[in-house]
Amino acid sequence: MHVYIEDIGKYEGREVTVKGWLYNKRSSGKIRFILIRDGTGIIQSVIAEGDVDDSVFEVADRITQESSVILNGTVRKDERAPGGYEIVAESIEIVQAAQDYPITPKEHSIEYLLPLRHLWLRSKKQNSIMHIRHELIKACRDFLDGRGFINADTPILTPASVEGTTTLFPVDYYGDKVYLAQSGQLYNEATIGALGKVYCFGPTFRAEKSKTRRHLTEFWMLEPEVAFLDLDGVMKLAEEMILYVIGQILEKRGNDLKTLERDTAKLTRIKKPFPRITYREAVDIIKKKDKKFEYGEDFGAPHETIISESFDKPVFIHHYPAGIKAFYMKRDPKDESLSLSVDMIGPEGIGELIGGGQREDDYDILLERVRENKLPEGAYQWYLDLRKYGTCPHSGFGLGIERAIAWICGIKHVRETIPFPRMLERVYP
RNA sequence: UCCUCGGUAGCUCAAUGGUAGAGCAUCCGGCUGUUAACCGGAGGGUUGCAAGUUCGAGUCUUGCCCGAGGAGCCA
Repeated sequence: MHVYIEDIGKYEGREVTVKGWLYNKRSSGKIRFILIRDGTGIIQSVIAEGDVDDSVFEVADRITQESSVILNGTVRKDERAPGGYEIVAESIEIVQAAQDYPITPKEHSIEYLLPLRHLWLRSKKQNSIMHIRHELIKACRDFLDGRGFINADTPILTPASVEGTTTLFPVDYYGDKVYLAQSGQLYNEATIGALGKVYCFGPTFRAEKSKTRRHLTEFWMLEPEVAFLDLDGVMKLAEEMILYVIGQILEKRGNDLKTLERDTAKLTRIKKPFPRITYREAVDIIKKKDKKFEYGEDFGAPHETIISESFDKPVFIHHYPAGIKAFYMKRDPKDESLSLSVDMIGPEGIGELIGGGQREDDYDILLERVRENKLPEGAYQWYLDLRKYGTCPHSGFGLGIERAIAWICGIKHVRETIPFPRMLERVYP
């Protein structure tokens, strides 16, 4: 019976078939240990000369790293085996013999591994990262679905920039120029009018020439948007979602976090409430360490790190000066120079995980902002319409999936959190 | 776009301006409980490319190519 390795414990004493690839092998005289992986886990199989047909023993000698194999044998509990179980082999079939697999179980440089990403994904740590990515996305969706949100995805080919300033990837569209979406938010503001609570989840594209461990040119973003929700409400939503996601990953992917050597104490100690500080308070914290920083400037990566190191959990920074935030952010009625915006800065120097806020809901003010920012008024007509036909206070945020994964996994660079990273000057494989 | 660092065997790295080396991988041999197994042996090189200085360049100089880290911008 074909079984998956993650379930092997249920089959103790029984004969099973595993289908997978040779992870590694070791030998000692007349005994062979072969490690097989199938995507769900790794299992050791033991083959002793004399216990099996000579031809089986001979196959075990010939098998090479990453050859695809089908193995039959009996499951046995054994403390000496990694994982606690092993298979006493009865037969092995080599489906295809791999030759000179380029990634050995030794250390390799990132320069070497990135062009081999299609194979690198097979290795243990990368496998754990992908499992955590899957769980994180599932947890986000489960959280929102459980609160009655509707997944209403937004277009990737879009006629204009959301914020006008950021560099976009142009695409030829039957002779016209369209752009790859950098956010689904504006469309979310339309679908809340139809559905109330929505989210979109998909790839987004930024053509900036960013070359840091926090940037990809193609990355995934989860963007919830809610009608009749204010700034405080959106912070509460983001906080509860992050806590739910961490909880699910700790509960379901503990082994993967262990493989990644993640210090889970840094995750388990995160409880609500997350600190909520104003931009002005954040500036005061920064000025203690960076005398040159002036009120009104946007935070750079080193400034975000100063803030994140001042707390041991994610921190909300709200009420940024309107000038450094997007045109669609609602102004604070108590102080027109401030916006009802919020960023969530992750711990351990991971940077901005979430950006969001309350949106401008007044037609005349929004039109003024569009004109101030010299945006093409015609292209934004539908967006302005939303303020004409039953406008309401509304808020939302965007969560950068890869940064969230990097934080939870405790890895430095977002390029390892997506199966095939797209970076400045790297689109292979 | 700017700043910093790097490029030597399949991989990871050594090598005062003076014979190009080790570990791993591969191949051969040994070992009946291995845990990135171990032990012995063998093969393996246009030192990123081009020019220059020098009796002599992996090493020094200049230019170029490629990569990594960071900045700005952002999630």
